[in-house]
Amino acid sequence: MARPASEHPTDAELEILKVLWASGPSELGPIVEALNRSRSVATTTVATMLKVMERKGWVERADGPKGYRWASRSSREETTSGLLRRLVDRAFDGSAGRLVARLIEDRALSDRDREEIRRLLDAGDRLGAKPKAPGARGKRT
Amino acid sequence: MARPASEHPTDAELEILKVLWASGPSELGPIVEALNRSRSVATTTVATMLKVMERKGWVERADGPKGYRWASRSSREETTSGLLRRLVDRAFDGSAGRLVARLIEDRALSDRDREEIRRLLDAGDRLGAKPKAPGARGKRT
DNA sequence: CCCTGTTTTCTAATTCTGTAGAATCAAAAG
DNA sequence: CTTTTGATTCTACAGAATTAGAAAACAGGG
Repeated sequence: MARPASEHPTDAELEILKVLWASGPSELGPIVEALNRSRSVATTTVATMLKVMERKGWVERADGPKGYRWASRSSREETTSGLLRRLVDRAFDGSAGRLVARLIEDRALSDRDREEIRRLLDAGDRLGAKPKAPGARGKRT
Repeated sequence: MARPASEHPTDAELEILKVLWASGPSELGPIVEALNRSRSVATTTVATMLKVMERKGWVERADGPKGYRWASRSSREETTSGLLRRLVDRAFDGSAGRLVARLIEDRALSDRDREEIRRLLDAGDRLGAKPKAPGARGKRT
């Protein structure tokens, strides 16, 4: 009758992961310090969150000089891909193309972004395609 | 000391909004029926959620033949744009370009998607530029 | 060894989310 | 008018998310 824990990091968790991605495995102090550069949060709060995140499997800990040395268990790329896939499924009927179309229509992309995207698309073409979304009919070879 | 209500619809709320976008203003029965095509949910649950969503401003109600006629207060486009913008800020440092790069690298785009994106980019080019990263909040055409 | 500062663990308060039963209300059907 | 049927309101609750104080644990410096 209640919501099962999400498969994806929450906002506060993501903030911590970002610190770990940027700084690599770190101890509590530096993590708190980094977080406090953008907002104010108590040390115990961060410690509690790290424990929760450990239970969920987002981070792992190893013995460090003082206490533990905390590290993210997945890369920024893996994590953001997961968040992205989730949004595609939740809000764009599983179609990443629709998502990009929305970004374009929203004028969310800079000139440089657009150039870069064309370049990446061209590079990708040379690698052979990817599968279709739902309802894909034919993939004639 | 606790999580402040999000500015964006939650998963369950989004499911309801999707029904409203697909069917237009509807009464409780049809909404529940549509939802039950994918999962099982009690009528009272949906009614409660609609009330919560009304409080949050996602939906509005007008008198209908039986009870109320519920309607989304924002379009699918507005809502998904908001969710997208949020993800860009949270996970991609505000760079939509980075987000698209991730999709491409993940091979999340089909051939048709890629074609369409090129077309949209070209069409956009003909319309003059786009704003830069964070800060300018456009008010779409 | 004892003090000091950091880290970890324990406990707890709060709010939100998702779910639904019970009771009530209103309209339609008899 | 009475019964039936669906909608709405009220109430409740368990678990997630966010925050942090208190206290225990411990490493280092005298």
